[in-house]
Amino acid sequence: MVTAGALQRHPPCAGSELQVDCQHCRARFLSVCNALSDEELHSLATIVDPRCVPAKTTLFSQGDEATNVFNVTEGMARLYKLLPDGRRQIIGFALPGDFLGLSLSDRFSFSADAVDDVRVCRFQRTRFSQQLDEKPHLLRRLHEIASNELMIAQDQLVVLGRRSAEERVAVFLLALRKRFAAIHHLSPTVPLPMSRQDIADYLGLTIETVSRTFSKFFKEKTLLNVPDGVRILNFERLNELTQR
Amino acid sequence: MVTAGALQRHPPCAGSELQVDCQHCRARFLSVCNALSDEELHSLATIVDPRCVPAKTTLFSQGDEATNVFNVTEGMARLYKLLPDGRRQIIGFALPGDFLGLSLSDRFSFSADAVDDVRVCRFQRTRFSQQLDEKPHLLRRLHEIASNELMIAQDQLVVLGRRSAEERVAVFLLALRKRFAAIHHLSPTVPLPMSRQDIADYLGLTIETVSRTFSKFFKEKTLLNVPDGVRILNFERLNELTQR
DNA sequence: CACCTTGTTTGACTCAGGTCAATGAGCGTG
DNA sequence: CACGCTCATTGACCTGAGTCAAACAAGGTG
Repeated sequence: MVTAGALQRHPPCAGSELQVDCQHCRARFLSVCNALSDEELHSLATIVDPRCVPAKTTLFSQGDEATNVFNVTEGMARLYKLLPDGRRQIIGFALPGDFLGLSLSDRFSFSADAVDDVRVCRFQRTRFSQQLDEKPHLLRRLHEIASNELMIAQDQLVVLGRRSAEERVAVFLLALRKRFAAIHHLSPTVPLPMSRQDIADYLGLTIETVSRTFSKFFKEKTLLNVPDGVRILNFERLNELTQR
Repeated sequence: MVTAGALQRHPPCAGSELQVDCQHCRARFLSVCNALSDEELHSLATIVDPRCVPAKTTLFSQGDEATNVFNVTEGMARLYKLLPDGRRQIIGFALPGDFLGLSLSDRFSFSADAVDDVRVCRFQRTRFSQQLDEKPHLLRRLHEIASNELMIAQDQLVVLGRRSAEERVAVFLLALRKRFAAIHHLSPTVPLPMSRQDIADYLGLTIETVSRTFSKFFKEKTLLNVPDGVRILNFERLNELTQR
């Protein structure tokens, strides 16, 4: 599990118990949330409620009353929508620094659960919203974040609407690599804490097609299978697939 | 063409010529933009530049410097992304009241052109942005609009990732009907000013599959082919397809 | 009114990716 | 250390939607 080391750095979270006033989480939130300025972070930190969310545990479900806003500080969460017959579409993976539940509607329009052990900072929506009223600059930042998420979603529309299975996997890996680079450092190794089923449900494919595509990339030495992820051997090959 | 009548109500626009200080457009903008309060509209109206965009004409292209923000007041625009090899994904259709180019990035991340004759109100981004700084409430409204667009894009991810051709067409028709209802009134007739190719590129299908699906709906009396659109005969059938 | 042009429909065929089923690999546990 | 569990891989087969091609329909024009 990719964050196992990180979680050991500090007393373990007791299951899904609430863990208020955890200074580690607060510090992590401050250092990790690169989308906001110091001033904004500090005003937010006064209303922070840090929590641990163990792997595979639910953060919130589609339709729940959206009383909280979250900021992921560690680990990875999957955000998804379910159709009544069980089909699932993962609409995104949240990494440290990402906000969840920012849409101003009163109910969550998607579900979120922890892929591996996740740490979040939780805010009461009412107090968060209050901060927004007092600090227009914070609201502007938030709007920037939402606009950015919209652009990402629109890019994903192209992937789901018009790209082949091979291309989808290539786009996915390069995008994920880039996102990890913003948190850690740029590395040819892409951690994949999520399951093949998760990747399939994100890319609008089946688990078998995802598996076969990875196998093909392994066979042709485009990728190397490493524990908990893949290493990109032939960057150019993937790049070509994403650009055409 | 669906807006032909409306366009005749007022002196015709001369090709793609700029048409500043067109009072009709200004009035239309004020009445049609239901997302904003009166006060906000009036402060915006002072920086409005009304324009006519004839059918099939470009509003702006992906990568262009985003010097303007637009609000559609009449007609329909298609918003799309192109892959280098020519594949196209339409990410949305803009109807009266919809904003274009709100993302705060300095370049457009998609292209937009007129499906039928379109009227827009154009704002200089700099002045628009200035208004935002002065009126935090306006910014909040804008953020609501962006959040709403994000939700729509995420719904579309489910459509493109997990739904069959029949379901996609059903979802498309019912969603479009609902959007027209907000502008005109709820009617079983859904205007379709866009081409089959446009619908295909929006739904991640081919033109043939879209055509076949419509034909199937016509044959089974779910839909009736009418000039410039379809009439929904069996609402329950479509509803069933979208809910499962 | 014959002749384009542009968009749509339809049919025949193909294939990328889905489905179903078996096998394998890792891992925690009695 | 055998057992069960979960997840991933692989193979064989199938099918929904794509491809290719022809016919059709509706304007617009010489």
